Amino acid sequence: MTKGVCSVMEEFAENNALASPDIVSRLEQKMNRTTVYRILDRLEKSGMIHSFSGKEGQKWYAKSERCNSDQKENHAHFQCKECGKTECLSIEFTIPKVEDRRIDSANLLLVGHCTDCGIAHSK
Amino acid sequence: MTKGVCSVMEEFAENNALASPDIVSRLEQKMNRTTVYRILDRLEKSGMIHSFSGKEGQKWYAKSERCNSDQKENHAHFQCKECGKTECLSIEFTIPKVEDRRIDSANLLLVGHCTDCGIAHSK
DNA sequence: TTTCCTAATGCAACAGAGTTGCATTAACTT
DNA sequence: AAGTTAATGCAACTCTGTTGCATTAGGAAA
Repeated sequence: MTKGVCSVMEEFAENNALASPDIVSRLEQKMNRTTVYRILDRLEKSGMIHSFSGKEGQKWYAKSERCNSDQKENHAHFQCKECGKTECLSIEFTIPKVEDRRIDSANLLLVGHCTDCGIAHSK
Repeated sequence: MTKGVCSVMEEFAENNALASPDIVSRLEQKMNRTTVYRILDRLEKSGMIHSFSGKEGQKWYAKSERCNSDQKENHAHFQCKECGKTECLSIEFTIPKVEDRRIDSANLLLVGHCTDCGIAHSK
């Protein structure tokens, strides 16, 4: 593991997911934007982290529990409308069968309010 | 309905979803990029169309079946890996309950191969 | 019809996210 | 130490979308 890779992985210490621009800005004192993107690509290919789309289409990354990339897309992700906190959920779901199409993977994003932002605030 | 709105709606004649840049480029002879984006916003707010994120996080739009916006987020979307064809599926799913969080909406994107691109091609 | 007001459009400039090409540096092999 | 490959930095660029401001088009009211 190179120094760069370690720096990036450290950012994933807490179990929240991180949006690419976040990671870039957290590390910008330490390393170049381009490098961060390249390391994220490599980490994703190797299965250390996985990515998914947030509610505005931004790319989010989270640490993979298992290095096995088979299951990486079968858990849901959650994003809080208020604070933006985004995380992997432990709920796994079955990829539905669809007539006339072969489904290879599925992304499920749940959007709502986290505990901190309060259930009552929801509209 | 203004002329602009009509032009945009015509693009949705076939039932496929369309990515914003697609719509922009299809209409660029006729109207300005900014205008297209603004019309898409208005149409979405009014419930004529709805949007969702594609597999690369791009914003896709599709005509709403019903003008009722309540149900708009409860059907799944499909995107073909090969040809990029993207569409609304008729399968509706139940938004899962998650402990400690209030879920307001859910996006489910299924990624795979459509009939034209062949089930056999999948890896 | 003419006047007035608001909504819609066009245009240019900007912003954010990510990519590419190329030069430089670091790390690893032999 | 020399050579090779991988990793990094930097600048420029692309793509997607937004903002501010000026202009135009469409109604409503007189």
